[in-house]
Amino acid sequence: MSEISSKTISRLSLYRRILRGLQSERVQQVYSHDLARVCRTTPAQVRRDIMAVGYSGSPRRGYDVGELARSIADLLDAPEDLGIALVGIGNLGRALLSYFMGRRLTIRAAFDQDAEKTNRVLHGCRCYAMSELPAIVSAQEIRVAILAVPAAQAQDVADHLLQAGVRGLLNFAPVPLRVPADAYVETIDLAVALEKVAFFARQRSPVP
Amino acid sequence: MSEISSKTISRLSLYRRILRGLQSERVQQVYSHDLARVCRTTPAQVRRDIMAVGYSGSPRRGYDVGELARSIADLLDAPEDLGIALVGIGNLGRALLSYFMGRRLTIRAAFDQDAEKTNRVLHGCRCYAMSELPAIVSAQEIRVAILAVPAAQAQDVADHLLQAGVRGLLNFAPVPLRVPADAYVETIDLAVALEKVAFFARQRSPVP
DNA sequence: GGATGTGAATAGGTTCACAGCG
DNA sequence: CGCTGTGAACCTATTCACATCC
Repeated sequence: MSEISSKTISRLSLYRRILRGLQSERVQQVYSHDLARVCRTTPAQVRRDIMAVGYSGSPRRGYDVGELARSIADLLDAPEDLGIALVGIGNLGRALLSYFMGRRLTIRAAFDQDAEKTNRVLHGCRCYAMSELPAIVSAQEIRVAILAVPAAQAQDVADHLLQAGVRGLLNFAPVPLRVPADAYVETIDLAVALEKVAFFARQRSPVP
Repeated sequence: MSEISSKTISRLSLYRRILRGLQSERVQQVYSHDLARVCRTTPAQVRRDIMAVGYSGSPRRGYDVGELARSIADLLDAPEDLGIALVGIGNLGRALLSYFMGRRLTIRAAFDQDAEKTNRVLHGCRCYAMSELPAIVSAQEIRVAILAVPAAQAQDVADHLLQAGVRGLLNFAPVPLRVPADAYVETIDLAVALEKVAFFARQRSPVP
């Protein structure tokens, strides 16, 4: 089996969330066009994505909601959930902390260089000084980190995280990060995203 | 000229930010391979993207930093900056407010359904009740909105915004939105993004 | 010589369209 | 029938490679 694309993984994650919702409504079966409608994509796309997980539905009755959800989970989830850390407890960091705490993918530890922000519990998550990062990443088997630090520090912090054993970064600093091939980074550049929306919004306005 | 792709627009926005940094360091000239290195892409990609803006560099001396920045600005920026609103003043909304206030693309008004959060100024931005949305969107000529509301309300709020004249949405609710063809929506699904990073981090770990 | 600009080749992702099945 | 699974076609995006210019 060849490598599954990043876009397919994103959509599978979304399908699973929808499937969980259907499960809680006691829906048993779902068609590709149902998933396509709510995910704003096409039935063919849904079927392609599901091919990648190896699950097969049945003609006539579509996909079994529970089985498909489980198949996607088998693909996406680690046997034991990966540890996740947050670095940078500023406004954005705290919001991300509250967003992710209490979910399946939860944050095990948060770090900041500012002593005022550390050595306390925020949204149920312990906050540590940066100096403790290597020890805690190692002890808690943290393999993923969310970066919410200023641009100037992002690469340096990323290097320390990778050094400590982190393999995946979700980067909110507006800087493309340099990481080795055995690590993965996804950058969410909020300013770029907003400029893009503004550009296309203008293009679609009555008088450009 | 054919339509410029969303990916090219994102990269141009990034190039411009780099160029601004170079300008403030009094750098005059830049090569495609310089931009490529810091943006983690290829020189050919940079040159293709710059083709889209219609600017030409010179062989031997590369691109003029100031002129290229201005050319990108001519493409990306509206003659008069588009008004931007934020809807949803929860943890994430407040963080986005503080992130975007004081930038070139600044938020003109914020909205929330909770009366406790409205009728005050937050990070320098006035907060209004949802009932005032149509009037203020219209009066302030707001054409872009950032959605930071719970999933259950997102489509409904989006519909109201579009109705009021908004043409672009930056959506943080974990729900794909249905919008007409004369509007643009970019969804940033934080949970999906984190699951994607976790998946690829695991794939790159020593023992998958 | 070492850049840019760009047609052509390639890779990647999506959609079509249809065989096959219950 | 109306669905799934999938080869093939298509479309989009990236990279190559080279003519061109200072």
